[in-house]
Amino acid sequence: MNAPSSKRRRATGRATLQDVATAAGVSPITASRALRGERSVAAELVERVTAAVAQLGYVPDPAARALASARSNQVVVLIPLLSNALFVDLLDAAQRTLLAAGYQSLIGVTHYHPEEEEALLRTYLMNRPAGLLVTGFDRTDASRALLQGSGVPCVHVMENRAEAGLHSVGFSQQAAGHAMTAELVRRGYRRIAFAAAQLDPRTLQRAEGYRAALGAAHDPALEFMDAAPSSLALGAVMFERVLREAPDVDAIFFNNDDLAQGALLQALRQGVKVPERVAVVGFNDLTGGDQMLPPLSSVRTPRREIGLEAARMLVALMRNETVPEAHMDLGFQLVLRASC
Amino acid sequence: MNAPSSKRRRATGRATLQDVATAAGVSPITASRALRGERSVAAELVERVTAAVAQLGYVPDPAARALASARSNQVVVLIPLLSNALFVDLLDAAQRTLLAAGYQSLIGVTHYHPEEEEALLRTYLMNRPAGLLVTGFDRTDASRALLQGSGVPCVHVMENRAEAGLHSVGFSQQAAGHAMTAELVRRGYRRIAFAAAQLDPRTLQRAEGYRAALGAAHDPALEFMDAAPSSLALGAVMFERVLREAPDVDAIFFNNDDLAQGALLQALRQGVKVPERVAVVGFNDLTGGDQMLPPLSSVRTPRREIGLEAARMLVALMRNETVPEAHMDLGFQLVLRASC
DNA sequence: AGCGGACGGGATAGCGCTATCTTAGGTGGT
DNA sequence: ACCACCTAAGATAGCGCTATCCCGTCCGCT
Repeated sequence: MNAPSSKRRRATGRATLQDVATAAGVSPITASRALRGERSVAAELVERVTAAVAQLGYVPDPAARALASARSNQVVVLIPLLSNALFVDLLDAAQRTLLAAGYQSLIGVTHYHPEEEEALLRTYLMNRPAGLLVTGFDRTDASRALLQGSGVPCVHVMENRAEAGLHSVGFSQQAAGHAMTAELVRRGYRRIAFAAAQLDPRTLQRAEGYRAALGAAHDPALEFMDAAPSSLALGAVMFERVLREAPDVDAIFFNNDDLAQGALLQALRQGVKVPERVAVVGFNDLTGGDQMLPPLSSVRTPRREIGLEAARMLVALMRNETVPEAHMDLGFQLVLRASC
Repeated sequence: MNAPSSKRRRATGRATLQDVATAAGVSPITASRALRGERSVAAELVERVTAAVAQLGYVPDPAARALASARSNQVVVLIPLLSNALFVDLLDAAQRTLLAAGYQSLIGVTHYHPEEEEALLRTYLMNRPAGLLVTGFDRTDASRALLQGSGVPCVHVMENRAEAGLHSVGFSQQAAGHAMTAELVRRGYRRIAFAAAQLDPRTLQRAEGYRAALGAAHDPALEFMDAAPSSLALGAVMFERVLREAPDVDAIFFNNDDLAQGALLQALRQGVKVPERVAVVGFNDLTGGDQMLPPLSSVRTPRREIGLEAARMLVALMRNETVPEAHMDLGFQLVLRASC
């Protein structure tokens, strides 16, 4: 209509940095620097810019920022499943922390498939994320190369691997498996079965711990593995299977609380006394374990803490701050209730 | 070092559209159009461009796209909680569908707080998302204004509200509450309590359905509301409370399976016979209900379907396609097991 | 006084795409 | 044939920021 100064749109009505700069009587670069706290800008100018921002309701455009600086404000978080409370808790804690630090999360679900993870990584790396939070160390070589090559700060969660150049927040799955098994041994159980599903790397590490704790007493016939995802129903099935195939078992260490809770319910249905006939313990200490009959013993894993600390570590890395420890072991805790 | 042709970086080594265009012997705009399938580009040119993309391993830059087109490829998904399997299922289904259509999801957790939702909306709207998926209709006026004003396509999930201009995918919470109550009545229960937690709008709609189904038989003394988030533990507590405060109750309609499952466990602990002494039914039919003792009756809600259909509808809206029905009612299903 | 250098502010030049506007070839109607 | 009219491809011009380079000032030193 009138004064088509520009050949282009500008219909949004959204104030730009240029507008802010004009209102504050400074150059756009100065406004930019004032807003980002980069370099030093005279206190008075910062104030003028801040006032202009408030007055105009200026909101920075992440896309323009990302394009100009070749880095977005988004962090990619890759977890295996959304249907496991373990990862949801971790995610929730990480997301809150990141959001508070000004980062947005892009969540990717890998379904425990390294190939799927690789595809997600490729997709999300397009966005030039500011950081990455990935689960464990089990991935394709291509994924590893992508992580390395991207130059994007990355923190691994759930496991620790003391490798230079990597960063991780987790705990020793092996030690956790060992500790619970040792506790069962200490309590006098002699025929301790290990029942696991999903069979991801961390599960196998726990199995290692279990074997190590039993030492010479370890009997391969007492290991029950099922690659299906864990669930209450599978726990019930596995409970039956263990009792059938190893009638002399006196304790079952389920690799996950889902399985263990399902087993307890099955025991109730079948009238099998827990822990008298057989003790049952789980892993992760998910919600509800204390409501079971009998209350379930488990290994409490610091999933929220891991999410929190991993996010903190990542934020430090993204800000180019020094990170005190590259590998943070948050430990675990045996929660012993009446099921053993 | 040599030939500093540009004053700027270009260190990433990432191929640009310009590179692709050059390799294909066309102009950048043509390459852009060929890639987006926009307007008509000669088949041969499309082929040349595609080949160049493959050869150079070209990956488009979402930030540049967003900046130039004032719209990103991201969809904002706002849900109340991550700790409720209901929303996680919905989210999972929506996310998959969106990803397959080329959109990324930005997930925001509102914790049932309209203010928190508003803050998230403000934050995420900065990104100029291509679409929005929000839970229900209960939000601040400012949020509503933001949704409207942004001009971003938006689909509401979980509930339906036949309002012109809005889009929704869900089911009638009221009808679901009504149906389950009516079924209990049909089965001869006369003193039916309603026990709810969280007390979000959908919960209250279910309560409406419950009241309507009871008609004159409705007794306000049989409604037990607790604003705390639902959990197995709370279910146990509420079960006790209902039996104590309304000893003549013969059925309890828990507003959520968490509560109902907790109640069943409490009943087991206390030796209260279900359904002989009191029937127990839940809502949502979450995983594990069939493993309970006795198996839990519940209302199966189509959460995955809602996520899927809402994502589809949103994709259609984002592509400016016509949407057959603006309000999709996916219904629900009574799942009757031994607990009633 | 002279000078190297730290410091605050600005000018310039894009980041990698796409919205518009143009322009070179067809098409078909009368 | 002539011209209005559609089509496909390209030229042009930014989107809204920030990386870099530059420049004037003000110090502290010798």
